[in-house]
Amino acid sequence: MKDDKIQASEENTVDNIYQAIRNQILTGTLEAGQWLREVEIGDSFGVSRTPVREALRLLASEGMVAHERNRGVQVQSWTIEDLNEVYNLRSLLEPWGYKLAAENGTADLVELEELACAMDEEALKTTFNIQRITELNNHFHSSILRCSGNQRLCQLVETIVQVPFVYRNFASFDESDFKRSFAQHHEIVESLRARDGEWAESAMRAHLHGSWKSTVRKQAWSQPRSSN
Amino acid sequence: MKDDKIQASEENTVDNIYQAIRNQILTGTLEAGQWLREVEIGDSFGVSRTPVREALRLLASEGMVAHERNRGVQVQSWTIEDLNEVYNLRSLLEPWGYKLAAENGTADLVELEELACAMDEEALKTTFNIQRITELNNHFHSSILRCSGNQRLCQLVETIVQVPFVYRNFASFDESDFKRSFAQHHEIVESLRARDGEWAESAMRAHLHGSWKSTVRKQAWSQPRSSN
DNA sequence: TTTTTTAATTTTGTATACGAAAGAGAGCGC
DNA sequence: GCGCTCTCTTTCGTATACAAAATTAAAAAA
Repeated sequence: MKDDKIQASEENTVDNIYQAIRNQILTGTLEAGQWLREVEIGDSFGVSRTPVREALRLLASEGMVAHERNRGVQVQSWTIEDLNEVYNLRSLLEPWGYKLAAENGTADLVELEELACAMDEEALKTTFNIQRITELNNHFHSSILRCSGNQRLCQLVETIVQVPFVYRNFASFDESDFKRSFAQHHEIVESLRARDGEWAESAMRAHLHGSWKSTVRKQAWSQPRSSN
Repeated sequence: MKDDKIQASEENTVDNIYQAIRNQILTGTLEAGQWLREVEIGDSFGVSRTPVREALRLLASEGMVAHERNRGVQVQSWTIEDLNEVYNLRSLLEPWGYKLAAENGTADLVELEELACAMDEEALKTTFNIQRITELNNHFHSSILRCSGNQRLCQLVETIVQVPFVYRNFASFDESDFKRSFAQHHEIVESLRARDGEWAESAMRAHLHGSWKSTVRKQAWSQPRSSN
């Protein structure tokens, strides 16, 4: 109903810092275990420690960074157990949301089809832009989830669940993974068009499952990431 | 595994303020729409605005208060749609957690049985202590959820989902609601003892459903709570 | 009286200041 | 050489200071 988008970039220092650090963590610019110094970050944004502290506290509250009193915050490192927890939550929440979205029938099927096709095309290019694919993919999935009508579900998936995925996820994809993944997008659109909740739910669950399998298979989650 | 409880009261000003305000909102001491002034809160805790601001930002991030730039924060008001969203999420997440807990079989059945019986006894007293019942109930349910083995699930339910329930919930209960609710506790313990995931899941879903029904039936959610 | 403009007050947003805790390293004793 | 203590440095936690935005109240104009 409300199209107040993300209330971002509206001259809000804390949110800007929060988003910037969050993206840096998600894209891997900031590595797990790395200490985040308040003055250092403040200098890099041209601000004092005050707004930086508030941004860091937000990141700590959603588990992106770990906070130790009088010692500071460091980028959270994720064990395979952490990722498994998130995957399990995700495969509970998102398919359910897709089921609701299908039953509501409020999805913009034209837009979704376009996004799915855009990803197909992007994958055909010789040097495909993983950044762009990620954006298209995020847009595709968040669009559908919004149609569930449950705003809290959307926020939940955004903050807690989306965290360690998506960005790094595609890194572990090979060509067949992309093919399967993008084909599933079309199947999801079909299920939404048919307003078939069960279908949408299971299609999304399969989609997540495939992504998860290729992640655990390909990525080396053996290193314990000591960081002191 | 870790018994680091809640890391609370360990000389942490921000967390103390955060918890205090949160409880005041949940118990109704702070009413929806009420403005929370930084200096005022700071004075009441004997601290400056700095830690108060950080606590308020945390509350804003989990939706307990609404933050408007240069205007301050006010206690979030909940519409019936909000509560419905939360109920739907809750009846997805918690029963699933109970299913996992049952399958894991790690629950402390003696403790849970004691808690369930303590609630029975409390209900028999002439002047029964709703505060104590709430505590017992919270303890009962969070104990089980911890046995799901998914820490993120626990945190999620604590912050997002538990919010508008529990405290005010019992206010809408009549004697038959309490009877049914407390009987269901025993059924849940039985399902855990049997390590029957399906049973635990459906028992919990029924438990939530009953609680939700009595809430929407008894409570007057008609007033729009204008607050400007 | 009603509306508009303007000044005063309140409250936030951010910067700076200062004390306290934690960590690093030198110096000392064993 | 090894371990201990003490000091120095770094970094955080909180208080205070000041500027900007928003609200309120009052005064002036219609």
